[in-house]
Amino acid sequence: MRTHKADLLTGVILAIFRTNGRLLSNGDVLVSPFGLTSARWQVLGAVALSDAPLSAPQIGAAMGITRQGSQKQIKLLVEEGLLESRPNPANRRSPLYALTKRGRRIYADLDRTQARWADQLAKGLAVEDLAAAKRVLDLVSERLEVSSGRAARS
Amino acid sequence: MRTHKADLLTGVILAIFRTNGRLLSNGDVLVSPFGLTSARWQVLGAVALSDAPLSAPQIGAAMGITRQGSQKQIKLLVEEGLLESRPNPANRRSPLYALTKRGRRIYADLDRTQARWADQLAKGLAVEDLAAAKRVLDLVSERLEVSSGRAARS
DNA sequence: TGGGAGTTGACAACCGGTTGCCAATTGATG
DNA sequence: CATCAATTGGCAACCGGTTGTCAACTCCCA
Repeated sequence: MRTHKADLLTGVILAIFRTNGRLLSNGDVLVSPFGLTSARWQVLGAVALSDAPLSAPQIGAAMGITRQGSQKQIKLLVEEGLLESRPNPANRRSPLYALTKRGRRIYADLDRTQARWADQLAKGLAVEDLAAAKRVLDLVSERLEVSSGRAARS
Repeated sequence: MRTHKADLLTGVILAIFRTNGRLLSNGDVLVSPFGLTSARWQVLGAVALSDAPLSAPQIGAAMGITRQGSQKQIKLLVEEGLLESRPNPANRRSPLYALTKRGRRIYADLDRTQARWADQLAKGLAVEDLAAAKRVLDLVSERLEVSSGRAARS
């Protein structure tokens, strides 16, 4: 009943689960010297890569999580002085968030650390394999999004 | 500073995060008609694929999680009548777990459902791409395990 | 035979995410 | 202008995983 390809895909899926877990563990180790966690780092990234300050729901959307999830981390980052809130002219209740000076500095450091880490990890991987992996992951991800109907509906 | 390959790898990593999340969501949808969750399904799989009944730590190891994590799910599966515990001749405190008749039936149904789902999802994916993706994921996963020093130390 | 090291279960606390709910604000519509 | 739907924050509960702790059991070795 199972196709050869379906079996291969099942193997890939199990490898995704395993790799995902290890990436998260390693990511935490990578950022812990900066007093951060993977989740907090991802929030900083969303804000850093944006042209303008973002609201909590926008940050959640950029990260692919719910607004409540992003709000938990935002609150902590503000307390730690890496993020600051600014009045939102468009919505009195929903402030916008930007990196503080310290947030920018830490994010830049982290970015360099991550670059070195990725360089090291990429050694021995073939460019064509990486591209193929990206194609597989993107196609699977796209199909699952459509079938789960979670977003981008219209 | 960043290599081309490192950039490609970063893209793959982000795709892994996204795909992982969607796989879990879709998995839950897939198994919810059976009154299960992805985590519970994975426990059933570990037991079903084993020749002999397994202890809680063995199930955790097979799933790549801690024994405490597996014990949470095992407890629930026993309560739901899909798993049964048997005395462990080798350890009085640590029972072995096997599928009940009902557990076997549900797992077999689930396996057919998953096969159909994987067949569908595999359409349009090239065999070579799948193999390449597996290579990338396995190598990354292996390197992260070694560098994080989580297991298999000697 | 004894004792110490490792395994295991049970429990509690935490983390990062989710859902559900409610109140305040916003914006569009009649 | 009034009203109603959608967005948003805040809170609480839950889920699946983690770590940490402690006591009971098992095993190995002197």
